[in-house]
Amino acid sequence: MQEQLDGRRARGDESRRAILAHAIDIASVDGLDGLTIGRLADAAGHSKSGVATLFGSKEQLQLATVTAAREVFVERVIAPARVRSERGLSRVSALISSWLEYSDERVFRGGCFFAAASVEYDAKPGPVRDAVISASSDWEDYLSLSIEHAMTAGELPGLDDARQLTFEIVSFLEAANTRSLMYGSAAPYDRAATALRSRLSGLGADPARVAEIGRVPTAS
Amino acid sequence: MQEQLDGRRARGDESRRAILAHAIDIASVDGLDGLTIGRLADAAGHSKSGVATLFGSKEQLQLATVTAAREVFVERVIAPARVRSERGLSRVSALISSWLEYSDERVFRGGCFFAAASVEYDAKPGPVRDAVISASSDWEDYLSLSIEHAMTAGELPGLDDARQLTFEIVSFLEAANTRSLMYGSAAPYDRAATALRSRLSGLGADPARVAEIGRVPTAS
DNA sequence: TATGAATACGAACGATCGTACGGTAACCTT
DNA sequence: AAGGTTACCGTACGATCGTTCGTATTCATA
Repeated sequence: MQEQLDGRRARGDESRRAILAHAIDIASVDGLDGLTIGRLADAAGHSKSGVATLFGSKEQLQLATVTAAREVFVERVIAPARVRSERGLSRVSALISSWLEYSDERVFRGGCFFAAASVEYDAKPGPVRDAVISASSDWEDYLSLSIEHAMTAGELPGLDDARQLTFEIVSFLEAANTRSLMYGSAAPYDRAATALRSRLSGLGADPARVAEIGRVPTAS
Repeated sequence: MQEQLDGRRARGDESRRAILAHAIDIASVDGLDGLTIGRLADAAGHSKSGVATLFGSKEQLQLATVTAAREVFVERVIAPARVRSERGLSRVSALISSWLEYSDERVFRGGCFFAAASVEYDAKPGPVRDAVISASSDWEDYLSLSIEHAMTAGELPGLDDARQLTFEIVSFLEAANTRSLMYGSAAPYDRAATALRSRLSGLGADPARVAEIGRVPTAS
């Protein structure tokens, strides 16, 4: 916290950033609709009207929250996988492990933000729903593309449809996230890892890559 | 509607039943927390105070809604599978098909009630969460038991852990439900059926039983 | 140095929330 | 036939919702 140089413009952005960090946490537990300007203001140490004017409206706050969550997701899931693995099956494995770690570590109090938001808005039309779908689609597109790279490299000889495998992977990940929260247990992550190792083995994937799945990369 | 015999006691139960039918629909879209006594009263054609006195409190209304949804689930998923199939792999296949049909038919406007409620309450402690978890657990227990029957009958020679397969099945079912709602498409159900047929084939299941999965049993 | 824009606040708006109270009408039990 | 229970409504309560307004303060710009 090196303020005092103040900078009204810069401090506004900083306030938004800090408030949105709380917003993601609250929304991951109570949903984007359960997210309330008053409670958010209390949590962030601002006045209710201050938060309201910073974001304009509740819907704009929700949209900003989705965008902020998206950035955290990229930072905690996509970026690490890109850093520590190359294109192909290795990266697919890394993405899966990063996702499991991201959920298990409770980066957000209520688990994966998008797993919650997708289900909350899957039947509620509007701009918020569109934003949630857009973010989810981008993630799945990236995962599909990574799978396709593995396919063209001949690392998944038994697979002919990257989208099908993508569906199966995200099914396991999100189910593990929800069940871990429901039962307060990390066991569902093992279920997901087991299922995915078995599936990839059946597709003829390199056993070394398969064995990496679900293993925590660092001891932190 | 054969009223007129009235019966104050019986009519109260009938009112509760009718109101709960609306409650499940609303909750499947807006969540059990988004379910509001005022809106529910309007939807059911009652007064707000009438609904409030019939259920006592919002929490009791939520609990009654979970119970009502549970009954519909049994009626639409469990019961048909028990009628048209015998214990063992045949019933497992029937349960999967029934579930897919139940979701696809939009028995509730917002898709599977429990898929929505589980995610909504996975991080929110309280009696409602306990009821949702209890219902979900019972469904998974029943599915696990059915798988165990298939195992002891030698119909799944490649499987050694019924709970693992249960996790995988419900992962696909719920993911298909959410994605179908998100994209307004039935294609995710095909994804789930494809994944499950492939998985069961890999376990050495009878191809005839495997082929039944995802096939609509009647032309209705 | 004057002007516009933005942060942040307190206060208040109408609307809706869950809940409580009182009253009327109808059924059920005794 | 009387008394008790239940259904259902209208009304009202305090709390909270999202939003708006006025105002003080500070930065950026002309």
